This record gives sequence, C-alpha cells and structure tokens, in this order.
Amino acid sequence: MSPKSDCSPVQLSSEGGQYYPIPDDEDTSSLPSSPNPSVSPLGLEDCFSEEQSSYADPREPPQKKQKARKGRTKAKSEAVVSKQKKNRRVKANDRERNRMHNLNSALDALRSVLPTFPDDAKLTKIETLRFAHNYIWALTETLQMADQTLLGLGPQEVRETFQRSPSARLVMDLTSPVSSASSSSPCEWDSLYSPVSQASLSPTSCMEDLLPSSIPCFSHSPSFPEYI
DNA sequence: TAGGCCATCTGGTCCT
DNA sequence: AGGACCAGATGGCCTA
Repeated sequence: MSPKSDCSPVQLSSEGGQYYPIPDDEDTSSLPSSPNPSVSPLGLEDCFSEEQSSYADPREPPQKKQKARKGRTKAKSEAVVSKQKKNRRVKANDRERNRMHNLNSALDALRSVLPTFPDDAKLTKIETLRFAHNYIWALTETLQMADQTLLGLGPQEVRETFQRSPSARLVMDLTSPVSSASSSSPCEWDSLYSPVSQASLSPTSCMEDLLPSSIPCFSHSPSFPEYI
C-alpha cells in the first residue's frame, strides 16, 4: 500500500467532485483581477480602490491624512473586514470539501480491498467500515488458528487441516477473489458469505455478518466492541 | 411519500 | 493567525 496515496489532494476526481484550485496566498489584492466573477461577489474593485488609497495616504503629512480620512475610515475597514471574512469562509469551505473528498477516497480504497460481489451495489460508508471491521476480525481469527495449528502438525497435516477449516477456507476465498472467480467452481464467490452455518467464526457466530445487509446484527459478541 | 444516504456549508474548537 | 477537525443543519437524490 502507498500510505500517501490517499493524502494527495489532487487525484480525487473519482468521486465526481469538482475541484476549485485555491490560490496559495489569500492576498485579496489579487482578487480584482480574478477571471471568475463569482469569487468576488462583494464588488471587490470598489473596496480595493479604497484600500489602495489608504496605502498611499501615509506618505502625506500626518495632519492632512487624519483630517481627510477620518470620516470614511470606519466604513471602509468594515467593508474590507467583511470581505476578508467571506474570503476566509470560501477558502475554508474549499478545504473542507477537499478534506471530505480525501476521506471518501480513503473509503473507496477500503472498499476496493474488501471482498464483494462484482455486481454488488456500492457499500455505504457505514457498511464499508463495519464490513472492514468484521473482515479484519475474521482474518485475525484465522491467522491465530493457523498459528496454533502449525505448531503441532506436519506440513501435510497442516495443509489438510487448513483446507478443512471453514474459516480458513473462507479467508482464502476472501483474499483471493481473482483465483476464485477464475476457478472451475462457479460457487466460489458464494463461499464468501456462505460458510455461516459451518463455523462459529464471526463474533456473532454468523459469518453473514460480513454481509452488508446483515451488518446491524453483529453486536452481540462480548469480544466484539459494540461501538460500531 | 417517508426514510436513508450523501455532499456541502457553517461555526466552533483545538493545534501548530 | 491559519489550518485541521468536528458536528449540526440543510437540501438533493434515490428507493421501497
């Protein structure tokens, strides 16, 4: 896995989200020349023309400056502050949108490694998380079983025992969907979820809990956290 | 049509 | 100060 892959803010188009490049600097002085009028809905030109005039003033004699500018300073600064607030909000919205897109990309990556039927409907977010949780649990259980078995058996016995183990077979099926799909048995994909009655593998003694449709029923196990 | 899911906006809070 | 994170609100879309 590439840990940084889902951190890239660029490759998020798979979600169909639209990306509006955010300028690196929030310098509002660049806004009046923005090609997109929707970015500056407050009439920035007026505000900035005023702001620029305020920058020119300090060069003038202090007395003149105070006299000439005192009356309009407050209204101008309010407009600028309001504009800056709005600008910050827009930027924050963009960042938040981007962050959620990254989150969705990570969820997509998680979905892609979970075993599902090819024509299954896309798992929802909560289903993906719960399914992944159960899936990891099943894999862990199988590894532990395998470790215990390997300690006391010879190679041939290990192989036979492992092949007889429903949970081990399940995980083997789960972890190799391609080989399963290309195998001679047309029921291999069914085996992803079917060993339910054969083994008390899952926390609920019900491998069907790996199925999104039955996810809500898996919270009975004492060894299984119920906070999901 | 009600309910579920989702994307987005928004304000608050925490962290650097 | 600015960014990340979070949770609530809202509206759109889809399905039973």
